[in-house]
Amino acid sequence: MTTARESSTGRRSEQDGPTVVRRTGPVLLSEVAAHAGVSLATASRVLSGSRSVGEPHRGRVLAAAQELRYTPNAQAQAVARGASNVVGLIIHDVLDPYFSSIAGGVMREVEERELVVFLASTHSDVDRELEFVQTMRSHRVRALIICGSRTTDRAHTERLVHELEGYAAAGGQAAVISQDRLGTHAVVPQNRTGARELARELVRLGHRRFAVLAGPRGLLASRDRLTGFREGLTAEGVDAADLLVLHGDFTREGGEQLATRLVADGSPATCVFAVNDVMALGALAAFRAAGVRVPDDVSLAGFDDIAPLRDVVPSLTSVRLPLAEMGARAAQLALDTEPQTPSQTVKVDAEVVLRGSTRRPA
Amino acid sequence: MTTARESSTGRRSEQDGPTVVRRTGPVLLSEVAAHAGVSLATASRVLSGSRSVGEPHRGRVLAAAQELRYTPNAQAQAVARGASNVVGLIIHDVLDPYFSSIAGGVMREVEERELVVFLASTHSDVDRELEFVQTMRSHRVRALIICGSRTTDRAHTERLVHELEGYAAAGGQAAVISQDRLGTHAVVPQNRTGARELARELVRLGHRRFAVLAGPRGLLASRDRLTGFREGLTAEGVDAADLLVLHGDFTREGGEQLATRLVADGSPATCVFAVNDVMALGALAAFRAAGVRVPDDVSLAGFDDIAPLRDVVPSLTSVRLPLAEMGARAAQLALDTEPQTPSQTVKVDAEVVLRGSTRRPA
DNA sequence: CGGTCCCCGGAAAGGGCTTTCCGAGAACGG
DNA sequence: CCGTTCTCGGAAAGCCCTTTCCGGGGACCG
Repeated sequence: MTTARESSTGRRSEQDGPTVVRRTGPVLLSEVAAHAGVSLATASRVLSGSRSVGEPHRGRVLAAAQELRYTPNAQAQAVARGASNVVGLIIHDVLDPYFSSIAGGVMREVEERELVVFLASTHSDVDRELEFVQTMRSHRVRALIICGSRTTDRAHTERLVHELEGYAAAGGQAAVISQDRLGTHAVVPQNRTGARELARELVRLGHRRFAVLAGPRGLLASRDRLTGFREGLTAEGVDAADLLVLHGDFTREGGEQLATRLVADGSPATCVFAVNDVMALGALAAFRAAGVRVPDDVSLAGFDDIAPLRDVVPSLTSVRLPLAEMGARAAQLALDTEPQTPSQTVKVDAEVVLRGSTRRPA
Repeated sequence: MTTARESSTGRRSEQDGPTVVRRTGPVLLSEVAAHAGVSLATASRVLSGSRSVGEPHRGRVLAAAQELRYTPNAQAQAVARGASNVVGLIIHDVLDPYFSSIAGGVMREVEERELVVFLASTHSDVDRELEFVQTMRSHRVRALIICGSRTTDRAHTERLVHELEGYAAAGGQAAVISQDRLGTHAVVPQNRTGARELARELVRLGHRRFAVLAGPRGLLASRDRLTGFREGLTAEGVDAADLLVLHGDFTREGGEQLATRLVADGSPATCVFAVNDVMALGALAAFRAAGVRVPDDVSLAGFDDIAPLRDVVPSLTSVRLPLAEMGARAAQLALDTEPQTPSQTVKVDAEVVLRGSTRRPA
């Protein structure tokens, strides 16, 4: 693996080929030290600034490093220091705007601290999620942020908790987003109150018959939003008992299918609430395809207020979540909290944003 | 830094506290070896499968690793092996669907090979871009994929090339997307032919007066698309000389501003071509705000065919680029090519997709 | 001018792993 | 039954750094 390597100082002076120094493999600290005529320790100290070094030497090391284009080996540094400067981020899918917004927030926070992020996307595959936690742990990421798991599988959740315990025991800090009771720091949106407020607004608009495009049964976010929505209806005196709830999977296709079914079944609902925007977009497309006009024939509301919403016509009513903030908060929790501290849960506000997709029913 | 650590086998047998082993820091291979009663070398061989190990030992190592929840230190492995299993990906912005689609393609390819990806986003900051190349290099990423730099600054490009040369000299493989002549592998879309075809289609629709919302002057992608567009016009017998070209920055806001200016100036164009979809979306919003109907008052076409386009009304005519493929191809180039091979440039096709935002002028 | 302290350079001991090298025993062939 | 070849364990050398530990000057003080 290691190719034969000659001292660059020695090599250069001999004439054993063209001047083009075609070397393979990075420059080593020892070479810099040799080039500068100082010891390895001195070179290390100059470059990492761990201790003051006298000017004559200092200058020469710096010059040598520059000339040789030395780049420290971060992996070796991590090993030697016993601490890495990378953060792991596990999300569901980069293409989903919900996740990419969160990822953006995380990355901002991470980059501010001069750290780097490992990104992994699970694509809803629970096994991949577990594998990634392993991988991240193996890379000794100093913090791990998880915003993926949309599983309702109890066994999987337990395995995840187990993995996270292992990670924590190994000295890592973890934070999850939009999940709970995982024994880690958590950032959870006020799903319930957000949905409750939304329901109230919708009732105030005059709606009485609703359909909900929910997420997977038993999934925290979906369940909370559904519960909140029901509470809101009840609070406004609408009977939540005959609320039509269809369970989907949080994806666009899911939203499309659900909405199509709604249309096919001749649902009497005057207002449809999709528990996340991605499904709402799918529903919007399905309605359009079926010739159902939004909001004329049916009102439509989503949740999350993802970025692409702004270009949709009609603009979609939603419940705004500060996605980037959520990512940032999670990163802060994982990075700025002392290890061994009891885990914290940060709640973030959700705010109803009424837009063109909802209006008073005909 | 290193906390005092006692041999776990020895420790456990004594009764010096509750059974709960609260240790901080990861389990070491040496501990696994001790626990299994074998040498470090044997444990390493079993776990990495680098050489066959007799059954009695093999089983015990595996059992010990499992019981102790050992996770190898990937950083140390990388140092020892002299090769890391991480890939660097530098993009402009995770939130921009153009980049996240590409990132998705890269990640698919990377994860297929059981590697992990470092993601960095430059946010258009050229200095950050250079820094990130450094960082990636420092982490000894085995491949580096860059899809960022939207700079037109010659000096910066030179520095980038310089950095990339350094990276290559250190044994790394790099691939860039939508850039050229950087001395690395490259994946470039057929910007020119795509735009040319688009222009021809638009002329065939009956348009004669066009405005182009271009990107930064001198940026490859923008320039090529503009050139191609001109060629298409000429080919169809439309004089490209009086083509109105406004230069923007590829962002949504830029598109909005440009379109607003267009409206304010009372442009006679019946068709507007935004050289990327993100600007096209901005323009669409601006037109809508200004009461200009698309496509009734003006036709609008974009380029890239980014994902959120499907939810826009009217659906946007664009030139489809296989973004995920492009990312995947770049990853392949960087990962599957022998080092020291002359760099390849892969061209990917661009295909015009006519949709509702363009129609015959009134 | 002797003693103390401090500054700074180098040797060497790590950090957690892989891999080479060696040697002991088993298996095998003649 | 002996020599050869294999197989497989362990010791130890490496991978590229950081950091501790020392020791040799100088500065500074009395």
